[in-house]
Amino acid sequence: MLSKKTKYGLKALTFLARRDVKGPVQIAEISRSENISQKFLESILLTLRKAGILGSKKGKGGGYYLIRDAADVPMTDVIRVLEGPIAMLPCVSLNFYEKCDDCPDENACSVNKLMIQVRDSTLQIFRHTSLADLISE
Amino acid sequence: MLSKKTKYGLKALTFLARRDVKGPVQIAEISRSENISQKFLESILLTLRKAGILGSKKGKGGGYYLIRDAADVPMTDVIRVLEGPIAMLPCVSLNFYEKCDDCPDENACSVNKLMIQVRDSTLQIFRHTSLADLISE
DNA sequence: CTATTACCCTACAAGTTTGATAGGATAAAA
DNA sequence: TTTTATCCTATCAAACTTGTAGGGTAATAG
Repeated sequence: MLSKKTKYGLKALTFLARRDVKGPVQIAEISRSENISQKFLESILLTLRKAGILGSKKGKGGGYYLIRDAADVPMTDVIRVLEGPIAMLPCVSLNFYEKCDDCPDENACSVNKLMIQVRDSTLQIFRHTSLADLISE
Repeated sequence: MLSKKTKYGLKALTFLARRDVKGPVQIAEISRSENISQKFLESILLTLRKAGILGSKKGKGGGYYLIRDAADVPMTDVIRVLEGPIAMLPCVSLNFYEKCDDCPDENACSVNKLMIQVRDSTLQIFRHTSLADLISE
């Protein structure tokens, strides 16, 4: 299940991408428009900034803004930053790999093989979908 | 992320499907072979029995066994019973649908559209993979 | 230079889920 | 009637999720 953190993050990003004027947007405005707890959203936007997806400006007239063009923000980046691994099992994850305690031989594990298929098909979608695709649909 | 419950359940099912002799297999044997806590596995197998995927026999010589042929056990069934919804968002789930609190219009939600794509591609895999496919790979 | 604005950061807390354990009840077979 | 193995409920610690509190810091306005 997708966490609210990720869902809220995606909604905030689409909100920013949809704006024609590209100046900074305050947390309060996004939180109001998207029905997200302001403080919770604050921590999410901070994460996205540290990940290099958002930029920020302090003080009056400050806020958050997209650092790259929306077309250059693939879903893979956003999901990995907010949700973590895309794979359903650590032993199948490309970016967060971890061995299973219970599995003696990964290559002989049928669950592993199944989850590789799921990972690949999900990855294909996330790789070919950018923030720009999200708002144009 | 796939829970251990689902992972263990799948491993137990493949263990049963792989056996040539089709008699009941005791929890203890599966737990030993697959490195799963016996008591935890007990509750998982019970769930699978109540869902009509496994049958059981009490007393000496008892245990669990597959009720249907492995080819007639699709992954969709197993995953939904053990893991719950296949979709990453309740508002996108076919079998466990729930409206989002924060979304005024589901059809206008870009996150919703994205997750429908993910759901469909994952569903396609699970629908076309049976327990028999799992052990033959 | 000072007040205001708005992001920055850490800590924390309630609620839920997960993974696992304990212990006895029940049914079948020897 | 004893043994075996599933059935079932309760419980529990640890982890995670969602959200709140509160002060620190940098930028801007006047």
